[in-house]
Parts: sequence; C-alpha cells; structure tokens
Amino acid sequence: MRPTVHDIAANAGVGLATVDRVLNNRPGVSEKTRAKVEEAIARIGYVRDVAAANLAKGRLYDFDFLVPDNDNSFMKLLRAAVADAASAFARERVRIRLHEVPAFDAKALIAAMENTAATGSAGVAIVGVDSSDVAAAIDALNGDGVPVVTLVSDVQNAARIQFCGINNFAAGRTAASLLGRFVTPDVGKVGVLMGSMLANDHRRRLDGFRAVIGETFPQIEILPVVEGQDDAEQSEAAVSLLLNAQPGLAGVYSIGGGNRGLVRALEKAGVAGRLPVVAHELTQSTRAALRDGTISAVLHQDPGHEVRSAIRVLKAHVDGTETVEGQDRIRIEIYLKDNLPEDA
Amino acid sequence: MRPTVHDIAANAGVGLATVDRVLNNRPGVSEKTRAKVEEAIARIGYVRDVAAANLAKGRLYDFDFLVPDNDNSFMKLLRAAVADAASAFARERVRIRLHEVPAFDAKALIAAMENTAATGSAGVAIVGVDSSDVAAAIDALNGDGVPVVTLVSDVQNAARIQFCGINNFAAGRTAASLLGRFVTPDVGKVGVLMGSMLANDHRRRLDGFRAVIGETFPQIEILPVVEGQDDAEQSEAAVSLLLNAQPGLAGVYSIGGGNRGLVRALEKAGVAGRLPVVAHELTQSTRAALRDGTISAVLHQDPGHEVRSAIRVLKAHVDGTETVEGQDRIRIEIYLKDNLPEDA
DNA sequence: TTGTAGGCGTTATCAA
DNA sequence: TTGATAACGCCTACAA
Repeated sequence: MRPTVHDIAANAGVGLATVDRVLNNRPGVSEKTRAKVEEAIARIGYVRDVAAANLAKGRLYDFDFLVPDNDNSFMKLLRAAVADAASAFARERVRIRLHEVPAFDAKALIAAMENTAATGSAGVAIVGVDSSDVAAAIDALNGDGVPVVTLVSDVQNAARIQFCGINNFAAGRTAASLLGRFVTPDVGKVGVLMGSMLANDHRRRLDGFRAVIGETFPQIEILPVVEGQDDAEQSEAAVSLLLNAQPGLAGVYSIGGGNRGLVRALEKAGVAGRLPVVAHELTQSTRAALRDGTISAVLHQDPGHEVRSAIRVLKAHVDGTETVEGQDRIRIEIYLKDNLPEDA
Repeated sequence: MRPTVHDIAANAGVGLATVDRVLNNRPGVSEKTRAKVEEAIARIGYVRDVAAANLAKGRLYDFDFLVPDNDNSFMKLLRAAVADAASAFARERVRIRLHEVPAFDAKALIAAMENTAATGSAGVAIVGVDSSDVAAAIDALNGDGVPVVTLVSDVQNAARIQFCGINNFAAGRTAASLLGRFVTPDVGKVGVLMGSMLANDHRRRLDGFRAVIGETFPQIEILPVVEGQDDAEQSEAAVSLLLNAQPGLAGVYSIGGGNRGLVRALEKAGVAGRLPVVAHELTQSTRAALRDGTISAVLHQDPGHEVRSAIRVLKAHVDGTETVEGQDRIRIEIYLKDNLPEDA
C-alpha cells in the first residue's frame, strides 16, 4: 500500500495535525519538528491523495468565466467549451459560472469583474480587453486574493497568473510563412482582412505577418489593411471591394472573424480555390472552405484546450500545486484540408 | 451542497446500505424498495462522487505501459512522457509501470503483455506492432477484463478500447500537401526516406503521401523509397546516395526517425535550406533544423498528450465514466519555424 | 431483505 | 506548539 499521513506521523513520532500543518505549510510548527516531518515524508516517498484531500476539505472551487457575447463562431465555440468543461469538472468539485459580457467593452468587463468579486469567486477567467483600466481591475482582484487568468486575448502589464492563449505575433509570422510559400510565382500583392485595429491580438498578428513578409518575401507587397469588424456582411463587402480594385491579387490573409463573408466574396468574384488564402480559427465555415479549397490553411487555437487549461491553472493556484509541464501550453495549430480532425 | 447517499436514504426512507445496493445494482433489494430508491435518486438529482467511491474502495489503478526500447529521439520522448505522467497521476491513485520491450518484435511484445496480465494489471497501453498474434494477445487481455489502448501505432482488428495516436494516412496526405506547394517550380522529383517498410504507421504515411501527390501534384514524381531503419547513420548514408544520384532533386519527405542523419546528409551535399524538406516528430534535431531552415515543416504528435490521453481513457474505462469530448483526439500538429513552441 | 457501524486518506476543530 | 477526534461521501462487513 501507499504511505499515508499516518505513516508519516508514526515515522516522525508526531501527531496527525502536525503532519498536516507541514504538508500544507501552515504556521504553528517548530523548525525542529518541521524538519523531522519533512525528512519522514521524503524518506517514505509520500504522495498526497488529492481525492481524499478534496473530500476532507469539502472545498468547492467557484470559478467565473467572463466571455464576450459576440455572435461569431469562435466565441460560440468558446462559450460551448466553457459549458462542456463545467460539467466535466463538476466531479472535481469545480463549479463554473459563465457570464456573457458585451464584446470589446472595457467598462462592461470591469463591472462584471467587480461583480464576481462581490459574489465570492475563487478565480476568474476573462477574455482580455487591452486597456489600463482592465489591467487595474485585474490587479485589484489579485490584491483581494482572487487569481485571474486571461483567455484567448491577453492584457499587458496586469497581475494575471497566466495567459491561456496563443502567441499572436508568432501566429502572424506563421501565416506569412505559409502564404508566402503558397503564392506562386512568388511575387504579387496580398490583401489583409482584419477584425478591428482595436483588438490587440489582431494587431499582433498583423505585426508578425508584416515582419516575415518583409524579411523573407520582399517581393510580396502587402496592401492596405481592410477591416470587417469580425462580421460576415462587412467582411464580404470589404473583400469584394478589394477584389474589384485588385484584379491581380496574389493572396489573402484573414486575421479575424467573419470568414463566412470572406468566402462568399471569393466565390462571387470567381477566385475561390485559385487564390491562396490563410485564415484563423477552425469553425464550420472555415472548415468547409478548407475542404473545398477556398481557404488554403487555417490557423487555430483549441478553445476546449484553452478553457480546460484555464481551469487547471486556477485550480493549481488555489491548491498551491504545480501544473503539468507542457499540458497548458496552447499551440498554434495549422490545418490544411488533409489534417482536419475527423469528427466534431 | 450536492446531494449525497444520505439524502437519498432520508428521501426514500431506507438505510444507507440499501441505497448503495441500488446504486451498484447488486441483489438483495425488493423491487418495491428499489423503485422507491431510484425515484429518490432521480428526484434529488444525485450524481455519485467517483473520487469518494474509489477512496472507500481503496482502489488503485495499476496501469502498464509497454514501450519500445528504441534509441531514437521520439521513443525517448515517449518514455520520458510516461515517466512524467506517472508522477503527475500518482496523486490520483494511478500507478504506472513502464516496461521497455524490444522494438518491432511481436513475440517480445506478446510475452510482455502476458506477463503484465499475470501481475494483475488494471489496464495496458502498448505501442502496437501490427500482427495478428498481437491482435490476439490484445483480445485475450480484453477477454480477461483488462482494457488495452494502443499508443502511437495501432493494431488493426483488435479489441483495444482506443487508439491514442494520429491518423497516419492523413499525416502522409498532409506532408504531400505541404511539400507539393513548397516545391517550386511545381515540377520535379522528390525523394522519400522511410524507417522501415515493416512499420505499419510508416506505410500508411507513405500511402497518404502518394495519394495526394498523385491527385494534386501530378507533375511531381516520387522516387523509389529509401530506408534508414529510423537510424541516423543509415539514414545519412541512404540520403547521401540519393542526393548524388539525383542532383536535381526537388524535395524530400522523411517518414520516420533518424532525421539527424538526414540533416547531416543535406548539409554535406550543400543543399541544406535550398531544398524543401518535410519530416516527422519534433525532436531536438528536427527543431534545430527547422530553425535554420534545413527542414521546412515538421509533422508532430505530442507524446505527452498521447500518454495522458491513454491514462485518462483507461481510467475512465475502469471507472465507467465518460471521457471529455475532444480532449483525447490526438492532433496532427504542423510546425514551421514560426510556430515552434517556445520552451521545452 | 434490510440497517448499523466502521474505515478509506485527508483536513479541521478543539482542547491540552 | 502540539495532538486527539470528528468529519467529508462512499463502500462493505456484519448483524438483525
């Protein structure tokens, strides 16, 4: 059998409570006793049984997820992922409350954060809006002992304990690396469709994209960015305009949402499948476009992974335990039609 | 608070033991009582706390991992991942025993499987060797109530409860899709370096590769496959020979291991960075080659993810619980120098 | 057929 | 600064 706290107690010649105090490094133990206990722990190779610990603690982890109420597919997937994780983690005594907040609205986000603080949250996950007010709100929560993680979109210079999302600068670089090679002959003008200049993650993707095109594909010219507000209709209009103005377009990089509109515009212009296109986030529409060749490659971040990761990080923080190396690194996934996950 | 067995007992007006008998549908309860209890369970919405149940049962999960003793980097990573997972899951009453078995040796694998069966295993994970004898051994274990998962390499027509690995046919297709676009101008001969024709996953990758080149890049000719036995020296020799014989080579697809040798051969021939190369598995050497441009893209499967997934699947099977949708789907990851994970 | 009492490994309360 | 002792939610003798 595995060693238990009783074995430690017996081995160290102390009582159960003392062992517990050492294990959870709580005060009220003399240095000498502490050393004795720690020696015993190491010697018999004790590993704490988390299930038993949680049972005894009767502790419930109440975590709050603040997610934009955006209508685009990715945010829908993200909200669904939160709901899924909520039921999956229920058996680990984790209770998730999902709050929808107005998108790109720092004030609303801050209000929601203050509200969760008032309701006694054990941890908060937010999709960041990059403003110093939001950073201050994060710092405030953190000061009250409520850990905060940022999800999908980070907030700079704030006391979040982790960012559960991808490196968007690297994602932009990756997009350029792919699109640059897909453009043949390797010269021409490429268009960039973006959600909004106000979105920090979009800006970083653009920066990365520009960097690599400049370094590695100097023959390629990046046309002035057009914005689609992550909205299908506006994106369609913007891309149609672009295609009309630039009949010899060599490729497109779609940085944000609204790809349904992008696809429609490409189809109407009759260039679907003949123009290299790199887009972000695997959704129903990008998946279909990948299948039929309208989109060449999709860069993706797995919302399920991001949410589970956020929960694990928050929980580990509360428990004072370590997270598993590698498990919580969100990958920049690349999908071609050939490596699409089969189901879902 | 969540309802417990006590609540059921109180609500149904019976004792704890009766509730337990109903919950685990064991005999010794009258139909009438059973109905009463079941009604109460449904009414108060009881969900069993599996952790507490297992604590009470004193259940330990003894899982055995049978991994090839191969010297190549990927298998080393896999073994390290097993060791990591072993310590991470220890706190969840999971005990992992790692056994190294001779690579590509069906007899040895079968012997090891029979051995674990004798030592009372609660579940077994094997890196498959595709033979009907191995399939039979899996069926035998399964017949004895010991669940089996295949890891990295599957075994066809066997009673494994899940394959924790990638779709290798799709991986081959993906490689072709990338290499086909990286080859410019889009015509020429590409070489294929493979570990062994005996490895099922390698063969499937080759099939997928051939399929897409044939369908989509008919101007590209695939040269006869050369074998390197997943070994650096042999791979270097094979590729050097190939490069000498084919001065106008347009690209290389490396299906298996031994990529250190591939890189050396490319460097010695002075074509490093000037020839599109797609390889498998992110290791120290492929990572470095990706960074300096010797390899254009690496297809990867995350061994840490695969091992954790195997454990989760086995554990869920013994517990009779569901696995989390999406979490255990192993992705075909694509890495360019730009989306390399930063650390590790 | 049913119920009671104890224990799984940990934490928390209280008294010493 | 310490140590009994009683929980936590469930399962399993054993008794009735």
